[in-house]
Amino acid sequence: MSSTNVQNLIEVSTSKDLLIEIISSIFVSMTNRLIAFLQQYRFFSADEQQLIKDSFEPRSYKEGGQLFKGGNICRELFFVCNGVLRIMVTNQKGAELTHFFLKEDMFCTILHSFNNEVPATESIQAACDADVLAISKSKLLALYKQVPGLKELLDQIMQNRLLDKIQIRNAYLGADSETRYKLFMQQQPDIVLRVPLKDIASYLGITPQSLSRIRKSIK
Amino acid sequence: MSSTNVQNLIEVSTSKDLLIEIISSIFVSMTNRLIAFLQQYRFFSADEQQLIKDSFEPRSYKEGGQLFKGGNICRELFFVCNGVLRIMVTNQKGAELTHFFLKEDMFCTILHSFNNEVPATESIQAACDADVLAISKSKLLALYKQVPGLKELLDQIMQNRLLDKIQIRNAYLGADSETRYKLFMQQQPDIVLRVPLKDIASYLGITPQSLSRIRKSIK
DNA sequence: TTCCGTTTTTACCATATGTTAAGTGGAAGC
DNA sequence: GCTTCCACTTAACATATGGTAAAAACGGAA
Repeated sequence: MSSTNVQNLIEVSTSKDLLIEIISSIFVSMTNRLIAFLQQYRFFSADEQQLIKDSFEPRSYKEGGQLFKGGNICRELFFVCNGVLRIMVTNQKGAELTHFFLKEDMFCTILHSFNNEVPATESIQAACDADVLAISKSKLLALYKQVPGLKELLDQIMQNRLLDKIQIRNAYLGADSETRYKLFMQQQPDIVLRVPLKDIASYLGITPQSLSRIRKSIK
Repeated sequence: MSSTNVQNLIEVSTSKDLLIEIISSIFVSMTNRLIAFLQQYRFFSADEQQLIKDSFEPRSYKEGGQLFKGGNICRELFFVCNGVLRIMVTNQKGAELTHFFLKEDMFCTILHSFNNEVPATESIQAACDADVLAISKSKLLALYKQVPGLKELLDQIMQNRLLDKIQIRNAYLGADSETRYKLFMQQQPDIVLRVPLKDIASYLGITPQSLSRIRKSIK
């Protein structure tokens, strides 16, 4: 369940200068990825691009690392450049439930908490090693003022993400475990290979044992 | 599973004049309900209110009646004034799955289809007798031009609805049938009393027999 | 009213999934 | 290199839920 991300590079590297160079080049590629993603929707001027790039901060997480902890107010928005995140809760019995996976080119936050500044029940974790760009709500609001139409674009992107989320979940309704797993592999084939089995099981609403059994019976 | 709605009144009434009077007064009360709902969020001038009222068309459905049929492009937005709607699909085996219930003061459409003008898989039905206000997409777009900020308001309302939808569904994850039913009664107590058991069962992802068994064991 | 179709209830059996427990393998740390 | 820990697998057993069938209750139509 490993992938090359910034944190791994840091551990491997020996020369400090080289390290700095690598990190800054990765940051550039991360922000470029964000810009490229946004430009799919509409044009941004060079000035606007620079404003956007300067507003985000790069972060790197190991598998299992926590981007946001439930119980607090989520005041950050993340953009996934590399890896997979998961939105999850821990229920009364101490079991983890994965609500959703997010991968490259997806924005991630606890929207309800972020919008209304109320505590969130969900947490955000790295489901595998992941690099993200982070922006605080205050910086985002400032950016909205500087880049006209950006808010509307992000709102639209978020709405589509919510609709996807609902559609994906609805497809599972009334399906048994094996069918849900097969659907998951169809809908999100790249996730299956990168995140731990237990996370997928908790996403599908079954025990790791059941998922293991299902995988065996499919082969 | 009955409620007093326009269609029932029509059948009871004898005098034509009285009927017309009743219907128009109900239409007034329906549009007033819409305006009252919108005014919760912000002020609308008398002119704006009239524009909004004139754009919607009242409709009345019996339990089981179909507001929109899956396979088509959903070009209408509904506002529920009385009763409960359900968004549902029929799966390959011919079984009905209820994705969601919507009640008074909720807007209802198949958003993905409505926005992108692609065929929807879901249908919209009346889960009990229901009165709604309907507006076509073209009329809505025209209304947006006449009432500044209305689009943004509806987008915001829609986003909150989607978030609610996701949150409600997420609460069911990892819970067994009985727990899901109890959650449903907590979250949507008014729906339980008004819609057929089979619809609730299909919403909870269980058979009517199982739900009947659960109800019995709870009592 | 009576009849008929639909919904709901009840019961019995089959089975998928959870629970518990034990064993395996690989990664991280000493 | 050894130990420890965790994730994953496998197995045996328990149980909740689905499937099927049939009866009962309900509601609408003649």
